[in-house]
This record gives sequence, structure tokens and C-alpha cells, in this order.
Amino acid sequence: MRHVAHAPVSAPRAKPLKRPSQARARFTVQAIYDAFVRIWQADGWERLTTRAVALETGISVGTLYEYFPSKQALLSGYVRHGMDVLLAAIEKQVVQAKDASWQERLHHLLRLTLGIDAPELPYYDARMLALEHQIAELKHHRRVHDEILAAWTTALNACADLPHPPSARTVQTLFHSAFGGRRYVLLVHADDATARAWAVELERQCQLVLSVPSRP
Amino acid sequence: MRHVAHAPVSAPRAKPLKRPSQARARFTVQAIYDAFVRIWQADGWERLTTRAVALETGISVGTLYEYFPSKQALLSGYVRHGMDVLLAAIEKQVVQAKDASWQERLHHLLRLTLGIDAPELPYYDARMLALEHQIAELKHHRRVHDEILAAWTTALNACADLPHPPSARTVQTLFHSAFGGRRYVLLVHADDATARAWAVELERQCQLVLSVPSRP
Amino acid sequence: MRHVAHAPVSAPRAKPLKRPSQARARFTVQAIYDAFVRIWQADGWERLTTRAVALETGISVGTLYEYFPSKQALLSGYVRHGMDVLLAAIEKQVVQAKDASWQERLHHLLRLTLGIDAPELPYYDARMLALEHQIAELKHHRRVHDEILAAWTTALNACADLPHPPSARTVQTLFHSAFGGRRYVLLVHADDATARAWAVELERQCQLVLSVPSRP
Amino acid sequence: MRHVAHAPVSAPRAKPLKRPSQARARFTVQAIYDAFVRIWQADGWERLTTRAVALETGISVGTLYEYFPSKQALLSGYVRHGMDVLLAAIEKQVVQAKDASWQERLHHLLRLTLGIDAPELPYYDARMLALEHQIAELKHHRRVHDEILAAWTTALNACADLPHPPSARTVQTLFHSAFGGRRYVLLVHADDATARAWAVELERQCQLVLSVPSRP
DNA sequence: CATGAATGAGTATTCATTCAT
DNA sequence: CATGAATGAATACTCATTCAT
Repeated sequence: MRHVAHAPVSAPRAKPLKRPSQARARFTVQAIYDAFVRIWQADGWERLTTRAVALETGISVGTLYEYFPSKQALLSGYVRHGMDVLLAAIEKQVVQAKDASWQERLHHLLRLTLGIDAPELPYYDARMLALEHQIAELKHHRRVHDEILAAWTTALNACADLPHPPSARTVQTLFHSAFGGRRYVLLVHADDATARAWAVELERQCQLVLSVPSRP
Repeated sequence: MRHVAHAPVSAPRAKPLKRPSQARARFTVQAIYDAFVRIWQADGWERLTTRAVALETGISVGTLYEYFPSKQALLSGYVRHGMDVLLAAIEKQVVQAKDASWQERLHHLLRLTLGIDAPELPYYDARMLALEHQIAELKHHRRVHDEILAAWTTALNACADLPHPPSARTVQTLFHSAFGGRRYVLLVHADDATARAWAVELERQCQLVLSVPSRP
Repeated sequence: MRHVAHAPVSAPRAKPLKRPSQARARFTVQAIYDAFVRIWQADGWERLTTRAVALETGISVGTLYEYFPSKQALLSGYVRHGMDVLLAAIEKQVVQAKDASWQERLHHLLRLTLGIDAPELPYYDARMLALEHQIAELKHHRRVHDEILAAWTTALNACADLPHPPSARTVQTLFHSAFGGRRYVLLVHADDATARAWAVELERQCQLVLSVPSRP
Repeated sequence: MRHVAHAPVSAPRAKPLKRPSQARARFTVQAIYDAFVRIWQADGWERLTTRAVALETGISVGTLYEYFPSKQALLSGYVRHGMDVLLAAIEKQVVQAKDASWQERLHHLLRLTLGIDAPELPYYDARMLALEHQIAELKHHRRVHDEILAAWTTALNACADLPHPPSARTVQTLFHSAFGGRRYVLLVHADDATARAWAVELERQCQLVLSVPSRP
């Protein structure tokens, strides 16, 4: 570990992040996220400094701070962004899927949540894990968790052919196993093969759990 | 500006270290771990600097570096330590348990792995998650993972009354769900109640999976 | 513990830096070199820390690192600077000297190279010796050496009235004697008198060597 | 440049270095010097710490400090040692040389002083240069200088066949050119070839200077 | 007497953040 | 409004030196 720079402890500035109301602003935010990812993939977490992101985006630090009032905000914003992409994908590919059996819906739900073979989730890889742990605010994690759990619940409720509607706790636990397990798998294994084999087995176990009644 | 040794000015030196070399080293390392945890719990990750740990331990930075050649080594050492405690507990309470049904063994395996209601695992809490992400060396994660997985396998193999011996993949996936899920639960929920409810449901699902044959 | 920028607490800021980017940079670098020398002369090598230089310059460490990415770069930069001054002086006072006899040119060449009675070489004194030994990169030494040697060769080649044109090796050896000898003299003797007497004798010897043919 | 450790500024301890009156002590000092050189050659200047020297010698730091009250004393002692070897070699091979012409004596004087092709001077290489600059005390340099200069004077005075006895200043200047030039050559060029070619030319120039009368 | 554990001041370097231009 | 130069607190790590055993 090199010299880890000063991480400011007390809140730096309260100014709310600029609403991307105009098209240009939205465009810039997207460009920032893209630069963010590029640096991340290329140089790893350590080089992901505000200055580097601004430079890579082609704007100045000052401008970056116009959009994100702090580095934390940038991190949160990026995670939010990744989550929004995930939520949209679940809504479209699982909830909206007509004539899909519950097994098929489950399959896609897992595929998306685990980010395996899901090229429509470009930012959603192993590194997200480390990123989230840099976010200090607990509320952020809660919010993200609640939203994805809600998406899972909606998705599984959309399965009319499910023999036994799962309890909220059952869904939550399956989700934790999938989401948390994925994080752990990605931390430990860099290779895709293991991750895929794990996903297959996880799907089997989920099917099994969903095919019996939940505990009352 | 002369080097005045052995004359700490501000350090409280609450625990004078034992002299003899072998026992002393162990004692000091333990003291460092304790200080480590204390700062961690009290001030969070950001304040966990080498200087702070040394000060809290009651030794100087130089001495800390005698035991841990780098901050990374301190982190790895701490994780290792926590894992060793966990492994020992599994061996003793699960593997060595005479006349235990497989359900009972599973129960204790989960209880220990999840660190829920297991006061014998003092260092093993939610924060371990963030800590591990600070460890750069991938090998470290692999090693830890492999050892705990091996312990799980051993523990489940010790269940003579299990109707269908689980495949390696099944065990691994259950383990990932438990270990990773727990991490995620702890990240998201600070309260014990939710964690316990989740643990109960997880145990039910594990029982279910283990009571049917693994996929060939 | 918030980052309060632009609010130096203790730094005197005696010389507010000019704004416009190009001129300012040059100005600041010069200010850094001046501070560098001041500390060097006053406190010696040991106190020549990056922080001290920045403080003395009236800028912050961070700013110093904007101009010099490492301490090594600062050292090299300073040596380079001193050498540039020397090279310019040789070019102007020796090479460009119209109607000068070779003895006169040699005299000024030595005077400048030895830095004796040459107030136009403000940074060029005994301490340069110690400084150069702190520079790790060998290439740096080679480059500096080659440039000054080239200046010597040019200067001596400009002597149309030299009875026997000296061989490259002869010039090189004379240069080494002068440059290296001066360094050694300065290391050993702090007083100017000895240094001057040595310079006079060295000049006599150089004249002698140049007045006979070089070995083929 | 890495973290350069704290170099104590004020004198650490005045205790004079233990006189190697007993055979064992002398032996230990020699062992320390040997270890010193070994580390120096193998790891370079940066790893030449008191701890490393003690370890390599096979003694403890405490014991090292019994023989050398400070690191400075160790450095000075080592340089002294190298110089003593040089002085002894000059005395034996130049001053005591019967029936040697002044050219032969000069040749060996330079050979030894420059440490070129002189395997009897094991410690006397390019690195000595950097070492000497670490010695803060000016008196040390003066003493060393005066002793070697005296040896040169004695050696040249022993040349009965010298056509013109050189003045003290001439000898001193030749010595400075040789000694200082060697230092500079070794700093700039790592290869032996250049150093040898330089030595040949230097010898020619010295012969030339010695073959004419010194300035009155 | 020899040991080597302990000391802690001191160093180079980073980077989130600000605000004058 | 965008810029990017300037800030400076904070951090990991070293190593000469001491002295209790």
C-alpha cells in the first residue's frame, strides 16, 4: 500500500449536485462516468483521482466539482448510475417479458443481477465491489439494496405460474445469496469460468427453493 | 534533536509488554490486534493508520513495523487471525461434534460462518468486509477462501446421516451464498434483527438444498 | 479538518507569484532555486528537505511538486540550472571573445569552470559536489559531463593561435583535472586563498600541456 | 529517492571509539569493515545501515556501537582504513623502490592513487567517492588530504634523478588533478576502459609538468 | 559484556478541495 | 461560467541510537 492520501473526514461542502436539467449537462455527466470507467479499468482503483477523472473527461477539476460536489458524490453517483442500468434491464427483460415461464424469468433475473453474460450492463463488473466499500454513507447502501430488492420482488411476483408465491423473506434471502455471493465470487476468482459454474448451480438452488412453499 | 530512546512522552503505555522474546512477541501481536479493533470500532476505517494503531497499542511505530513490515501485512495478518479463530471454532464445534445430526451441524456451521450469536469470534464482524477490500494481494483472498471452503467441506462430509452427499460445487455455492450474503447483509443492515431473520431463512434454504441430490 | 485552500497559516509568502502561466512558472522555478540555495548555504545539506524548500520559497509542498515531481527532479533541475549558467558564460566569455589569445581564453575558461572570481555563477560553489552525489541517475552525470566537455572542446578549438591543436583525450583529461580537482579542492579547503593559488598553478600546467603536441 | 531516514544533526555521543588494543577487537573492527564493503558492493549505499552492517558482521548493533560511537565514526573509520592501505602501498611500492627512475616512481604513484590495476587496494573504488561526501566533519577531509599529499611529496622527493625538484604547490596541484580527476572520472564513467585511457594521458601530462622547472 | 527490542522524530509524497482569475 | 494553480493536512515508512536485561 502506498501513501494513501488524505481522505477528508467531515463533510466538505453541502451544495447539492447540479441537476442535469439541460442536455449538455446530462452529456457531461455521462462523459464523466465514461472517463471514470476507463481509468478504473486501465489503472485500477488507486489512480482513480478526481484530477484524473476530470482530465480524462476533458474538463477541469473545477468543472467536475460543479457536477459532483465531492468525490463521495461521484462514487455514489456512479453506483447509482450502474444500478439504474440494472433496474431498467430487469424491468425490461424480466418483468415485461411476455409468455415467459418462471424458470425463464428467474434465469434472466440472475443473469442480470450477477452481470454474467449481460453485455448490456457495461459498468457492472467485479470492481464495483471495491467501489461500494469506499462509500461511507450507510443510507446509500440501504437505498440501493431496497431498490434492487423491490425489483426482484416485482419480477418474481410477475411469475403467474409459480407454484408457491415466495414470502418476502425468502425473496430477500435469495437476493442476498445472489448479490452477496456474486460479490464474493468476483473478489476471490478473477476467472469467468468459475463464476459461470457458480451461477448455474445458484440458479438450480434458487429454482429448488422457489418450487417449495416458503415458511409461513 | 537527539534520538532519545525509551522515553515515550505522550503514549500511555497501559500494557507494559512482557520481556521474554517468544511469549512477548505473541503478546504484542495480540495487543496490536486488540488496538486495531478498538480503533476500527471507535473511529472507523479512515482513522486506522499505522501510527494510530501503534499509539493505541502503547508501542511506537517503529515497534509496530518490527512485527508487521507494512500496513498491508497488518491487514492481512488481522484477517488471517480472524480466519484462524473461525476455522478453529468450526473444527471444534462442528467437525468434532459427536452424535450431532446433520441439521445441527449445519446450524452451527452457519452460526459460526455468519458470526451471529457467536461471541467466541470477537474480531469477526461486519467491518471485516471493508478491510478485505483494502488488501491488494489476490492470493491472500484465495488462500483464505480455500481454507474456509475446505473447512465447510470437511464439516459437511462429517455428516454421516446426510441423505445425499452434496457435490463439491453445491457446497461451494452454499458457502458463497452464506459468506457473501452475510457480508452484504452486514453492509446494508446495521441491525442484528434483520441479520438473524436472514440467517434463519438461509438455514432453511440450505437444509432444503442439502436434502435433495446434487446435480450430477 | 476540512481542506481550506488558499489560506496559508504560517507561511510568510514574501513573494506573491505572478499570475500569467508561462512567465509565472519561470519565476516560480527561479524562486525555488533561490530558496534552495538559501537553505543550502544556511543550514547545510541535511536541512534541505522538500518541505523546507517549499516553505522558504513561500509556496506549499504541493506547489513545489507541481514544478518538480520528486526530490530527485529538484536536485537534477538545480544542477542543470547551474550548468546552463556555466555553459552560457563559457560561450559568451570564451568562445565569442574576439581577438583573444589562447592564453586569455584558457584563463577565462578555467576561471569560469572553477567558479573562482566568477560572480556571474551564483549557484556554482563547493556544495554542488555533495549535491551531485545525491543524484542517483547515472545518465544525468553523463549528460552534464558531455555538455561541459563539448563546451571546452569548442572553446579550445576557437583558439586559432594555439601552436598544436590538442587531441580530444588531452582536452578531456585537462577538463577532468580542472573540474575534478576543483571539486576536491573545494571539499578539502574552505578558504579561497588556497583555491586561488591552486587555480594559478593549474593554469600554468594547462598552458604547458597545451604548448606541446598531444600524443599521437 | 526513497524515504531518507532521519540523520541526527547534533552530536549523538562523545564517547571515544574503543581502542582496538586487544587482538580480538582489531579482528572485530576488520570484520566490520569487511561486512561494510560486502553490503556496499552488493546493495549499494542505500542499504548501508548500521543494523545491516552489524548483522552482516555477525554482531549486534549494540556491539557495533561499542566500536564506532556513531555512523559517522564508522564512515570516517572506514575511509581512514582505506587511506592507510593506500599510504602503506605508496610507502612500500614507491618510496622504498630502489633503483627506480622518477618516471617509474610516478607511474606507480599514479597507479596506486588512482586505484587502477592495483588489486592491493581492495576498498578503493568508485564508491569511496560517495562515501566521503557523507562525512560531515571538515577536519576529516583535511587530515586525509594532508596525509596523502605528504605521501606524494615524500614519494616525489625520493626521486633523485628528477631534473627539477617540484615546488610544493606543483606537487599539490598534480595531486589534486589526479585525486579529484579520478573521483570525477569514476562518477561519470562506470567503465574501466575510459578510466585507463585517462590515466595514461594524465601520466603523460604529469611527466611533462615535472620535467620543467616549477614556477619560482 | 553483549544483546537486540524499542524508540520516534523526521522524510517524501499524494490528492481532495477551493477560489481568484 | 469554466479553469487549473495552489493548498496543506495527512500518511506510510526508515533507521540511527539507546539501554534494560
